[in-house]
Amino acid sequence: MPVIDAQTEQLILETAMRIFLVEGRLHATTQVIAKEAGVNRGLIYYYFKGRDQLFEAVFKEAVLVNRSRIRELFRSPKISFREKIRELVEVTIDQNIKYPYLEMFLITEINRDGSTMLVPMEDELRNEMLQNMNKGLKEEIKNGSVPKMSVEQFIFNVISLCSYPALNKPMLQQMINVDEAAYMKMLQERKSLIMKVLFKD
Amino acid sequence: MPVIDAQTEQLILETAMRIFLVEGRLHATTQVIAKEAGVNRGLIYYYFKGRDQLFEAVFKEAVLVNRSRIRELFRSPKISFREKIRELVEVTIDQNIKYPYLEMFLITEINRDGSTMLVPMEDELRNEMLQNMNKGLKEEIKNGSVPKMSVEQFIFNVISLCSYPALNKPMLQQMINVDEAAYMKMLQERKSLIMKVLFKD
DNA sequence: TCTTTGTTTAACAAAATTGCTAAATAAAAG
DNA sequence: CTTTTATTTAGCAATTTTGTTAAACAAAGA
Repeated sequence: MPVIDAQTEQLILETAMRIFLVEGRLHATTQVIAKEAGVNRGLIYYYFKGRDQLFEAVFKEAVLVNRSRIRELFRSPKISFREKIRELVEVTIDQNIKYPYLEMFLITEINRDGSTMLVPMEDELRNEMLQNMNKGLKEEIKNGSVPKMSVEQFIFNVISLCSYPALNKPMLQQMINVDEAAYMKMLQERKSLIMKVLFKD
Repeated sequence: MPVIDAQTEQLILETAMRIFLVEGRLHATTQVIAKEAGVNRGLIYYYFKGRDQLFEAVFKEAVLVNRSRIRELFRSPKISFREKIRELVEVTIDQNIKYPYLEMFLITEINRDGSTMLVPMEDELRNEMLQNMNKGLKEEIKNGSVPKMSVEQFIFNVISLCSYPALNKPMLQQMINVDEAAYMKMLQERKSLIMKVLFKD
């Protein structure tokens, strides 16, 4: 009896992830996914029970990737608030370079009729995270290095500055008229730039 | 002979815009659109030649809305750079509150196979805009009210801070655990907050 | 009223897509 | 080598969705 071989299953999942999360082709069908993975379409039904469950597998992976990033926000209690943010910015930008359409995929899937995919973050985790950040932020505000704002707004700023330029690459790239390489360089440069925008000193 | 009555055509277009740009249900079919507009599905084929052309009509409208907003960036040469940005922030946030999924729709449509919809902005317009902004930005940098950065990066910052929180509302709202009204209030508050983040003084 | 023209509807054909299954194939164990 | 099990393939049925058409309907003018 052959060992259960995860190669084909992995191949399908990775191809689906590439199509949805990297290339942003949200209209792709099982036909297209199978063809690009170089496998028979039936294998999608063999390994995943159907289209919906393949989507769900990609979704779960995407949420996992996303959540683990967000958790960075309150991890490593030793390092300073500012270092935490620096790490968050770096991880988030790298994530968004790797999977530019990850968040878009999540959003559109959540908006589908009858989607029950979004499992809310646990209350305790969220509260711990927010309180932890709030403490560090208040000090920065007291120092005058950050303008007065709620921790929620601060988080919005961080994530917006990191995620949006990868998300809206097609439009922005065309708007400023630069090639792929130059755009990627800009995204990398943003890691230090965003810190300068967030902290005024 | 009856006067050509644009009511039904408008109704279909507006319904499609609501479904795509306001509610973000990018998977909606002609069936669904017709049903929600309260008209026979055939009318979509009567007024628009088919699904693709309805999409294109929505797309054109969306681009128009989007472009006119971007043009604000370099309009009104009398008012100061900072006032221009303030106006841009206000208009952009209002736009994103009205049509939270406008940019998402544009992005996913552009990424569809065989999409030829994106007409590049005219070179002269872009260059005029960038140069105009660059002049104002350089002064702000010299004043020390903005950290040293390219005008492109500055634009990214402005648009990111304005657009992302509307775009990713489902996730962010759940993340910070507030209701609809509170979230909308936060978006409004961002108008002045973003100015404080962009300009350090 | 009758005709003409524009609008709407329902029904149908065509295409695309999904879900399923039975047969073919490959791989491992005995 | 044979058997058993896992994997893969091709094809088909069911469903969904799109695109088309002919007929019904409504409105306005002759």
